[in-house]
Amino acid sequence: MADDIIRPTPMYRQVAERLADEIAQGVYAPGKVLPSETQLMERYGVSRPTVRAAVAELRNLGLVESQHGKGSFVRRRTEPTATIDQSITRAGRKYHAHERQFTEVEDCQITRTHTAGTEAVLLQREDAAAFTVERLLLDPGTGLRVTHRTVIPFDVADEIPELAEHPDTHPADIYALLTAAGHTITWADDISARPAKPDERTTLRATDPAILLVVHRVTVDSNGHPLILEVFATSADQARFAYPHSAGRAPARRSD
Amino acid sequence: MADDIIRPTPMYRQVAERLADEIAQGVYAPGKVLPSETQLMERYGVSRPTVRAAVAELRNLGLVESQHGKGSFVRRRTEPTATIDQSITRAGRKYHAHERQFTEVEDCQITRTHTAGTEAVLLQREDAAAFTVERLLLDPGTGLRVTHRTVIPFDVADEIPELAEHPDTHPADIYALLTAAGHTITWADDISARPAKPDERTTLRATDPAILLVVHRVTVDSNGHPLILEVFATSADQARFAYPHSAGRAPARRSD
DNA sequence: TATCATTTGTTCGTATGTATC
DNA sequence: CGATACATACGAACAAATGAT
Repeated sequence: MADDIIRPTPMYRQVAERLADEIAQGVYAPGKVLPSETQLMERYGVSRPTVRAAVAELRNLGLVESQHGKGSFVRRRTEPTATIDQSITRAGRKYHAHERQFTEVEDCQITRTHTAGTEAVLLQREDAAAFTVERLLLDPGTGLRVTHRTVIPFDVADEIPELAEHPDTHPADIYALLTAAGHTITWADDISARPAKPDERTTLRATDPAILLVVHRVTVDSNGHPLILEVFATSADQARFAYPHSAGRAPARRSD
Repeated sequence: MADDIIRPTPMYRQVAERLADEIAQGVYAPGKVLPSETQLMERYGVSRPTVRAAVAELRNLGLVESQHGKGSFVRRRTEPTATIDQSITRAGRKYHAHERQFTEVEDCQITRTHTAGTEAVLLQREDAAAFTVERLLLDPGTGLRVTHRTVIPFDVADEIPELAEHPDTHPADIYALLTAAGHTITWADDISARPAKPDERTTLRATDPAILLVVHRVTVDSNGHPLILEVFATSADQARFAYPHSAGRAPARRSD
């Protein structure tokens, strides 16, 4: 109750609002530096901690980027530049899934893990043994970095000798192996976003409002049984995901 | 001190790290309250501003949520709960695009605008007159809120009298109108994420690391010409987008 | 090369306001 | 009402990065 009462907006928010407006109106153009903290203190008649809180707000909104010893600069674009096409195409028995765009930065890491949490739910396997293959992908054109994780449950690897021997097979080739083994496969992609953890921030070269775009891709058999899981993650600053699609057939009409 | 010596990383980050670890290890369970700022000051031997900076870090990572006068509580899940199925199905001349999940909260707002920025690029129309229809959708089951904007260029509306008269036609019905007018339509979805602006934060009821998941959906003709644009936005905390898909035909083989 | 002024980053201390119980 | 908790705001000092002298 009593939601009506609002206490006066804090001074640091008012300063942040003023600066945000001025940035929007082009008073401070993209790439240019804001007035220094000392100047802002004098201009608005507030203390340094207040100014710093205001600038921190702008950083969290993705409007500015601060550089130690230099100043706080208006960010050039809040729009991501790179687009990652998530569609999968097939020609004969060969699949393609953005192999042309990315190169592998380092050798991939293969570990043995157990499914848990979200991965267990998506794979419909609770605490099942699985190979996990970690890769760091790089788009040489834009410099964009994407982490990629493949989770292959042991029961799927057991079915396909090539997979058990080489879990680090590229996903598109895994699709071909699954098809060759008699599976008719489709995919279910889930896209989410969350703050980057400190280590993800560094590997993906993400700057301040470090937001991650995450795709969980489950490869499913024709009966809806999950086979493998892939997880893509990249900095939301720099990239977006693209899905071209058309209308599927509507399911049988139910009571409506 | 058992810990290594530590000049490079600031104290507030070290405190934040320790607390994050303890949260991950379940020392502070989801829903429970962290020690108060006074307690943390004593426990780590740091000042109050330092403790506050540490807790602010945890808020930005989405690990805790602070409540004035009560304390800072460990968030129950960082995983979004609701899933928005972005697939479109068709039965005869009727299309379906998550009409069953959402209800319209308020009457939609129709305005006349001009294409600019991202919208202009996606619609391939620079500074063209268009109808813009704004909606606020609600999933009664989960309480999830989604903003939806439809941009209909005048040249498309001119072609279809029903559209010009009622720009606020629901998207699925617009698809049917476009099909009836002889267009063979498909869609191109772009998914991005960014910090929420203050007003978006309030309309979408987003809490602290207010991250928005945004989908730009362009309806395109068979010749690739964009017809209309839809923009969905929702809190990344609460929802994710789902795309079921299968392999398309690979384009004609080029020099590889 | 070395020094210095500028600017942001970190940390402390302190005081007051306001929400919750 | 009082105790506790977080929120806001001020002042002060030093560290570290940067760029120019």
